Amino acid sequence: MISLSNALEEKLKAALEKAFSVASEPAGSARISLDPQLVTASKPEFGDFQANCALALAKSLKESPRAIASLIVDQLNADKSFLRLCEPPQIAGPGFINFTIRSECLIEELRKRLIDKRLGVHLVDEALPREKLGTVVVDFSSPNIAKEMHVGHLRSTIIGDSISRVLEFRGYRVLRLNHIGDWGTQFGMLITYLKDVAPEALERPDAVDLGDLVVFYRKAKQRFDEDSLFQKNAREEVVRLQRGETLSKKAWGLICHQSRREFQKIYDQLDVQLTERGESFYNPLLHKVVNDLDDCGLLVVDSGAKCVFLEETFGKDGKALPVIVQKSDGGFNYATTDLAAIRYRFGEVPEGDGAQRVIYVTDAGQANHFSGVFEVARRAKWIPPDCNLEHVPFGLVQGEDGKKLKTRSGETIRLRDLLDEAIQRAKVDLCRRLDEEGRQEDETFIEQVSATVGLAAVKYADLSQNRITNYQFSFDRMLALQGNTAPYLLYAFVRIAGIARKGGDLQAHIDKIEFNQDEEWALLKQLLRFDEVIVQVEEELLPNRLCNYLFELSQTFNRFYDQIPVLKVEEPIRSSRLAICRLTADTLKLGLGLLGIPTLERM
RNA sequence: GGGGCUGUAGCUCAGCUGGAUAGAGCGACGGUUUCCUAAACCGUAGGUCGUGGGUUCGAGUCCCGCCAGCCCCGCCA
Repeated sequence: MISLSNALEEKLKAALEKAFSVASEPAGSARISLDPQLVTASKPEFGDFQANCALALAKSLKESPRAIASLIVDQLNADKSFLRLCEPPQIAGPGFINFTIRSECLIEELRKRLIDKRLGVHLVDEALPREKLGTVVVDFSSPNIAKEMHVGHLRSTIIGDSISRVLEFRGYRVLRLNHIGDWGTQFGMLITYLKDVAPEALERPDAVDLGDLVVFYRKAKQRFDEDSLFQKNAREEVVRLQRGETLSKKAWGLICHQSRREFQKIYDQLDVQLTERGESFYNPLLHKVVNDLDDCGLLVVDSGAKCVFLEETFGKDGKALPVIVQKSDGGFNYATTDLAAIRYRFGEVPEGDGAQRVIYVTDAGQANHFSGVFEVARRAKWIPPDCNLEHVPFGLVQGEDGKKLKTRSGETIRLRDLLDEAIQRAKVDLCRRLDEEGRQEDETFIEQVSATVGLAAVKYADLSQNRITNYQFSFDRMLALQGNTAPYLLYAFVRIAGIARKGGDLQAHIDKIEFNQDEEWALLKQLLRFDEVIVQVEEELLPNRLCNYLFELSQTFNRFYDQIPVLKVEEPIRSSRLAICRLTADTLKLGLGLLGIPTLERM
């Protein structure tokens, strides 16, 4: 309904100009704001939109809000084009002006939606070809080599994927980057251990399956802690790796490859696309970062470490806090890598990504780190004008006890196990239901439905919460059959698919559209809000807004479905109802798709 | 000590540039099925929006103080 609200706003502005342009000009008086303050109506009984400007203008115009509202309404009622769009406005309460869109206009919007694959959501810039549009880098997921993916990565992965999907749908070129931890001192330990226990792997990479890399990591760590000779070797190995010695690089590549294969299984299961560009990618660029900072005069050497001091942040001792870009031993750290990444991502195309907007989806605990690094990048002038660098933080995943999510024995929960459990629980639910209802379904159906519902539940539970707050993980809640959950939304879609199966031609051409029930209008109005929600998610990067919308849409549809027969009524009502069913299904499918959740025909 | 985030119904959470009587789900209690999948729908009960000030015609929302919880704070990411 963006186009309708824009049209309405224009007419309101014109009315305000006509009513108050003289009053707003008197010499010496401050200029009066003629912003109509048009917003969505706070309740359905107030209509579709409301203008709050009369209350705000009351003081400066020295008139009562209702008198001002009345002047505005008089102007609007004199405007024929306004009256084609809206019913005569109502003044209510202390001075709100309420607007109800004329039903013909709503039906016209419905017609447009029915033939629009994008369901009313415009491309960010219709005029520009895709390759001219700004590139957005979304940095998300980012697990560490040889470590288990856990729930923290799950949040980043799911939220990052959804944000990417929304931006892509709006027409941006999105670069989904997986900034994996594939470099660092831990590789000295891992490579030394590999050379020790599986030297043949270096000769014939396929010969040895390193098995569970997490176990491998743990064993290497144990050895490192216990064996001083091993420790010495591991440290030397780091140096060899950094020098680029063939054997060391080969071992490094082998370990990364093994890890990558494990990650990919998860990404495939979640249907998440990522371009891997790990920390090692930036190795050749690190010296340049330090040199550049030095050239800008930002660098200070403190206790042997090269730092940039930020005066506005303070440490424990009350002194300015440094961002360390080169350690006293000459090594680089994560701040250096992050700075190199920022520089590269905003860099012009052959040598960089040419990004217009760079988004980091990481846990809120890294907020300090990013604000420091971002500030350094700003000072170094690595962020071009009109470009944005944003940290999109999210809260911790907690168990139902409110503490950090762990297994009963206190270990980190493996992502693989968590997803499997969700699917397994969905399966148990489904089988119980099939049993209760005496339904017969084949194994393929059961497997497919359980997997879709289980994964959808995990994703939706995460996305439906405002990402800033900590999030309490509960299988029981996310898989619940009612409430704001994935199964509830999927079921609404299934109901429409059911109507189609029972003979409702959802694709039929519609001549005449007619509605006469409240539930029909409620559903239609909810459907028409879709475009606003998508634009809002794009701006605020809060997928829970989309979840909330889809939940409300499902509720509105379920009320409609409960009260309003579709197949058993006469034309043209039947076709009209089929048309909003179809738009509901399309909207749910598209909306869930933007959350990374596929729909089902039956469940 | 400094910084960040959070505090809304018994529980889990929404609340969009400040706007009309603060919303939803779960749980509790009560009702609905010869009809497109009841994985649904309807109703009832339940709140000094942590707290004290301030700004404003108007504050859950903005500003300041305080309290509580979580997270971060020089060579890990």
